[in-house]
Amino acid sequence: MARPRTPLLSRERIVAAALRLIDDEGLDALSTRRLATELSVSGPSLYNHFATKDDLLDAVVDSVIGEVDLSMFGTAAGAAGAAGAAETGGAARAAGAAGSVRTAGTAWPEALRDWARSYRAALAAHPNIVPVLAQGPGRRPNALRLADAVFGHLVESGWPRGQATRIGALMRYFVTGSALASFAAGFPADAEVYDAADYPHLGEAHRLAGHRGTVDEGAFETGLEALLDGLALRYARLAERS
Amino acid sequence: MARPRTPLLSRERIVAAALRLIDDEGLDALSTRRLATELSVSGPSLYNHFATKDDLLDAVVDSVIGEVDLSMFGTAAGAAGAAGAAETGGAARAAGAAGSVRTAGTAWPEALRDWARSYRAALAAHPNIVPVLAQGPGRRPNALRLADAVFGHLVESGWPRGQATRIGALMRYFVTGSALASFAAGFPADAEVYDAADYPHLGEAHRLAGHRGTVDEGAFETGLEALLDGLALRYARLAERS
DNA sequence: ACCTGAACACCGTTCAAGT
DNA sequence: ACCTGAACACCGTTCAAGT
Repeated sequence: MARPRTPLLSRERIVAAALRLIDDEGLDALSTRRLATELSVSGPSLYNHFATKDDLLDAVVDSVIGEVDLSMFGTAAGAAGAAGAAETGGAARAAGAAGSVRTAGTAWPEALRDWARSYRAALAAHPNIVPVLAQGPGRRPNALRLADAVFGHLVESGWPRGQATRIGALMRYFVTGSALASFAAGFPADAEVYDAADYPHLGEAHRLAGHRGTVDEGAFETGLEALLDGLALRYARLAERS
Repeated sequence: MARPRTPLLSRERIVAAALRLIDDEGLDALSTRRLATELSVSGPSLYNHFATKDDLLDAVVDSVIGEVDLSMFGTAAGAAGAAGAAETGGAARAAGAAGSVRTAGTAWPEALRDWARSYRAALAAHPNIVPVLAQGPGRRPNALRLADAVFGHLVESGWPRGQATRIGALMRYFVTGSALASFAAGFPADAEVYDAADYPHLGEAHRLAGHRGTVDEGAFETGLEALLDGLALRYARLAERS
């Protein structure tokens, strides 16, 4: 058939199909040939829209990051978010929060908490792609926008720039780590694995996989609260010195 | 040549070569054929020692986990560790710590801190394999031993079992997240990436990659302290109620 | 501009054949 | 028991050819 008068593919359609394939069957199942088949097209066709498979993966990753809510960081994030309002639908909330948060430096723990939950939810919806995304923002616009919003808000809240960088980093460590893989599901449900002679305290570990959702959710919330409590202690010590 | 009178390969030699390849050139560079070439052997030879490539990867992962020090968790971990003493060389330290730590329930924050540092150091030495290892302990003996030691120590320190599970999970989230990829290196060193109109707060981000080591180390230590401080608050509230 | 089939240099894995 | 070469069904990517 060669070139049809209306294109069969678009970057958006390819990205959506790739994410679906990754979600359903894992990162290894994403091959250019398989993806092309899924799109009823021949393998090399994809190269009219992406230079390489890595390029395509980058676009998939950025589409996931784009789902993270940044509106709690106020004006700056709101303005940046408005550019992509049609995609994310976050502009209304951003506008609502703008102005009030911007001057309220003490609100950083709440902002960080809300953001971390949204961040985790976005990644946990697509766990198979987290290893790729955890490599850093690279040149992906949504990932850079996220880093900018977090760092900007922390600095405006009174955190020294060096500390703000570290907090951005450690929050990413925690969120990506929690979304990378289920803790509970990592323990085989087969009770015979946990020989009492070898692992005296893991007698109940085979039940973990069954409570997968609540265990991981509870661990995330516990860790998030602990992290924010610990950072609040640091913040208070910061104020004492000035 | 067919079968030589003394075997050319062993599981240990294969695992060591695979880890070296992964460290030097990344997870994608590990192909059975490439690895076989590295070992001066033909591709299918590996299948005399491992059933599949995933099996081989499992062994590589467990060898990395085996480098994590568990001696700070006292007797239980020491006894388990003694079984693999020749491999890890951790038996002496385990014996030294045993007995004193076992009854000292209040020592959990120090134990957790030392363990987290050793855990991170072991993973950070082999960052390219962290995505595989983060999938959970599975049936890998060293990974199960680690989970057993942490959980056992927390329970013996007075944490309720549910909380101990969550703490084990959230610590793994944080450590694997911090070892998965450098935060600093994720930001391109090219200053032109950070257009002030798009990312108003990232004007200095191109310098991050240059301070890679200190940024990531600082973020890890800050996060670890915050986490332990936050957990100590919880622990204190626990004591109040009983 | 956008799709196709053919081709190249790779994969993981199986299997019969050798010692 | 442990290695080999040949073979199968896959990969990512390039390229000339079609409209």
